[in-house]
Amino acid sequence: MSLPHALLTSLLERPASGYDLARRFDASLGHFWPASHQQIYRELARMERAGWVAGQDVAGHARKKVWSCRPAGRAELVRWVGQGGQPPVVRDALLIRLRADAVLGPLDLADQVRERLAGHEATLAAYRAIAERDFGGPLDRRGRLQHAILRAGIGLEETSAQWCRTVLAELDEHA
Amino acid sequence: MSLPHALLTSLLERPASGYDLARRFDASLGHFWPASHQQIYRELARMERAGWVAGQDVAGHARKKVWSCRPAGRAELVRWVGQGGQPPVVRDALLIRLRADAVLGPLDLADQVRERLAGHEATLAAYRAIAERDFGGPLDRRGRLQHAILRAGIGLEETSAQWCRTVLAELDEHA
DNA sequence: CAACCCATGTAAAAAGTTACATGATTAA
DNA sequence: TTAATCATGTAACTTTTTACATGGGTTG
Repeated sequence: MSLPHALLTSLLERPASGYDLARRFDASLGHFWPASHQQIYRELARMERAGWVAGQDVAGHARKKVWSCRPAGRAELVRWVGQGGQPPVVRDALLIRLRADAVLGPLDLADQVRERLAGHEATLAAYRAIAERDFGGPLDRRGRLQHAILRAGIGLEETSAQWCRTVLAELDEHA
Repeated sequence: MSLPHALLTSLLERPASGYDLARRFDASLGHFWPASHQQIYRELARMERAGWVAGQDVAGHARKKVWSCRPAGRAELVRWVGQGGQPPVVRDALLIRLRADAVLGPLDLADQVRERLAGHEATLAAYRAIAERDFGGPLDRRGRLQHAILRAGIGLEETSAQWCRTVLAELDEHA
């Protein structure tokens, strides 16, 4: 499981409340490791018990707590980064649908593929906007690596979008 | 959840025992929807209760059963293919590791990236062998669609491999 | 007769999703 | 003052992973 390590990374970049983390995940890191606020709060509580993070109450706010990474959390993150792991599994139901369509006869999947294509194009536009805004100028090591992560997303979206187009051609041509 | 539908699709292509399905998933469909034998057996039991599949004992084998898709299963598959769904989430821990490396300082990730690259290249070679063997000649609709599914895998592996190379260049250059 | 593949399961743990719930703060 | 957003949680459920377990058939 990597959610705690994604959270530790984000907290090292800048301390934040659970709510902030949830929004941060929606906006950036979460493109690569989505997490709901429920997961985040549960994980923060676990990490506090483990001594990896500490929460500081915020003056003037009844419930808000700002979390930061403690030395033990940093050590755990270093350990985890070093240990390696398997490439991710991707389970795409659309591919199963296509295969089912292949065996059952035409089932009108073009609209679903078009919808998927639109999603890839939208995500791609968002990634490119971030790339231009945050990584347009000269970069230090940290910036270059963060840019590389974004490029992974851009590459996959481009490839998926292009694949959708070939499938649409296939489906339209022999409709 | 799509595992039952992946199984129905596979059984429509050709009836099989749970064991056969597990091996079939290891070899082909499972690249796009991995499933362990435990999942498969449990799902077959559920689908039998639902009336979607029927198991036929095999003469001369104590335990072996061959499953096939019943009309209700076929109807369910048609329904599910039509209903659409979200694009898959991909959670790649290597990207989190890279981002942690970016904030913690160099943590020697090049070997992990190389390992990942080797994996992509191996998978790519396997996919290309299948493409040549099964989809080298003229194809009917079914073949064309199955080929399209394989091309999705090929495209993603190519893109991922290429990305690994750029990251290695980045990591080596500024080691 | 031993090793290996065939064939099927149970059990427990881990991870993620969905639904429900509540109160505080801020801006119109 | 009311609506939106901030902020935090609990509970139940589904799915996936990992470990354990067992016995039949085949081949050297």
